[in-house]
Amino acid sequence: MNDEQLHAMRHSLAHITAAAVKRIWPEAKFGVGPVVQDGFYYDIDLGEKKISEANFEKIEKQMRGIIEYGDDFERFEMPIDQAIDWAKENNQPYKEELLNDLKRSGTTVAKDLDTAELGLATDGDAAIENVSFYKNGAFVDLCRGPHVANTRDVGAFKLLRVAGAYWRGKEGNPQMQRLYGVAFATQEELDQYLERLEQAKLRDHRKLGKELDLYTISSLVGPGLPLFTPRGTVLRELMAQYSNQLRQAFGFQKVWTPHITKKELYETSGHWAKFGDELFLVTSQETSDNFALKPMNCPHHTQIYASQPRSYKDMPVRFLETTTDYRDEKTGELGGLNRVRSLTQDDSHVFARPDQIEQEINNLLSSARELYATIGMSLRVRLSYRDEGEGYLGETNLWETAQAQLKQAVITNELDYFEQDGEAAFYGPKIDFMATDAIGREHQVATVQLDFVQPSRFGLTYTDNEGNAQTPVMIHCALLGSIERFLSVFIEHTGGWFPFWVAPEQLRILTINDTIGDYVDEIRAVLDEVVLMKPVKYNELRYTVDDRNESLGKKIGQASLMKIPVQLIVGPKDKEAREVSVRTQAGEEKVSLNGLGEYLRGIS
RNA sequence: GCCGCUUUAGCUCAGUUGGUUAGAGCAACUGUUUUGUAAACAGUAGGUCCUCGGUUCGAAUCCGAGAAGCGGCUCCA
Repeated sequence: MNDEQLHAMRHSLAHITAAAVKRIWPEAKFGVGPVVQDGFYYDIDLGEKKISEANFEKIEKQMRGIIEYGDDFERFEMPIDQAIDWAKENNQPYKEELLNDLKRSGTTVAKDLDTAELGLATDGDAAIENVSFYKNGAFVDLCRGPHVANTRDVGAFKLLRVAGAYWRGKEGNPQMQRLYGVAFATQEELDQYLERLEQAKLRDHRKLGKELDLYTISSLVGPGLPLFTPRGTVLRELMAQYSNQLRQAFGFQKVWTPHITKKELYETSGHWAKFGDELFLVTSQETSDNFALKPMNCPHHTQIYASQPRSYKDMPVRFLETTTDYRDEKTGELGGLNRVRSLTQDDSHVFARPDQIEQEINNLLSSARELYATIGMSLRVRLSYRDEGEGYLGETNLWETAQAQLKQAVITNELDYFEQDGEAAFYGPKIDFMATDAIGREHQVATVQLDFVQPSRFGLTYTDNEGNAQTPVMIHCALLGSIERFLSVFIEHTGGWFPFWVAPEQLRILTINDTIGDYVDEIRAVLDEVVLMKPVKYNELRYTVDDRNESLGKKIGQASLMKIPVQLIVGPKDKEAREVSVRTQAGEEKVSLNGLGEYLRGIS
């Protein structure tokens, strides 16, 4: 089956879903019902009545009835004004809005439409004459198609979930219920898909975070405020250290900034106007100043730049700071480590002359590539541009220059990229590295951003070779992004089997009985000398000894559940032979005590 | 914030139509066992059934409000 056929199948199932819902609730008003990754959805408004998962069986039963009955999908056309009347007569206000847009502009794509006119009726000339409809049995729907020939040709499906969704994606609009289904050509493929979903749940970072003792969230501390355990802290700190090291090699210098600031800083940067209601505010009992917990770091770094006069010879100036920011995210947006209220950024800012932009971006992209190659993650890159929306600061021609420069950098670095409008920051376009979580959702991790706005808003300058003041360009970059979010995808990507160098507990000695304590001490002496130098420098070995009064099988089982990459099994026979049994995921081998340090340093 | 769902021991989960003292496995603790490759045996202890309010002779169970978590929507500097 090719993609077009699968698409037609899923799209036809969306119609069948709507038809089934209309049979059960004839008053249903319908929005749109497109094909999405792995399936389809249909947006439905039942007024006060709500669909819940308890209704799925009933809906699916109706759907199967419609499928078995075997009506053809019949396409027909209607003049646009007649179609609008059809929508009114059938009490389908959402369809009426779509038809109004078609009449006025020939499209229903919201981003191609004037937002002020969205959905409004027009008396002017129609942009199109006819619109197409599809009919299967008694169910008629405005639709561009294509569909399968007959309702029997839709393959295997399952309703998966129901969720709220705003009409046309706008928060002020009525909220409809979005009924999601998955669909494949055969039942076997559907079963495989559902099985993959089950497997993915085993890798969920929230599940592994608990099982591997990496972090916890306390209701006393608050939602979205994760607390990191000793194991999780090892991960955080080593990854941040690596990220910093990669940029320090390119001349970045560490700085430190406080976690609160007067709100004037953000009024100047432009953040207050756009994100003011997402700041945690801090009141001073001593002064009348208003403070906020910092939600990001670039404005602070501008003030370090501004603290002394800069010559063109000093440029670029490169600051690096791994620090925690606080954002008052809406409760419904929080989730695991992926979206938190206390997020730690491995943040950096370059203040550069225009002629230095290309080199600086190349340095950062190569750092990002090296980091993700080292941990075995291949990421797609998103070029995030502005769109026609409001809220972007700076002149259009600067934006165009910046967007072209970022695209060129991505091409030069041979990154696998796609372009997306409307994903830029308010001060400039971005190169975003996108990671995929266990169930296929994409999350931004590394980012490189070009900013012509903040330097001028803060009045930053350097003196050029003719003695004139010039405005520098800012390049924002984080390689991990939010360390919390990075860890969520890293945990799911590895399934908890972290690379040896970053594993919280790299090695555990498992004793067979209590007759070999002296030999264990000899082994410890060897382990204490093991310091990895790659990819992070001075990375001392982290190990423990399990000499409890338990069976070997139990010790192995528990060490394996904790996904400890190297287990050293030590008993009287090993002591006798002056060796250890090294158990890894790859299997087991004997290593001599003399060769143990070398063996561990060689693990990549 | 909005829509739907969920919440029982540290963890994973049972718990019938509202009915005595809410159960199991793992973990913990005590004792026995000295163990060779994914979990030795026995015992002990562990509960605000998310919180608050209501209905009832009686609530883990029904109703209301709230909190937290999950899946989406919106948002993501």
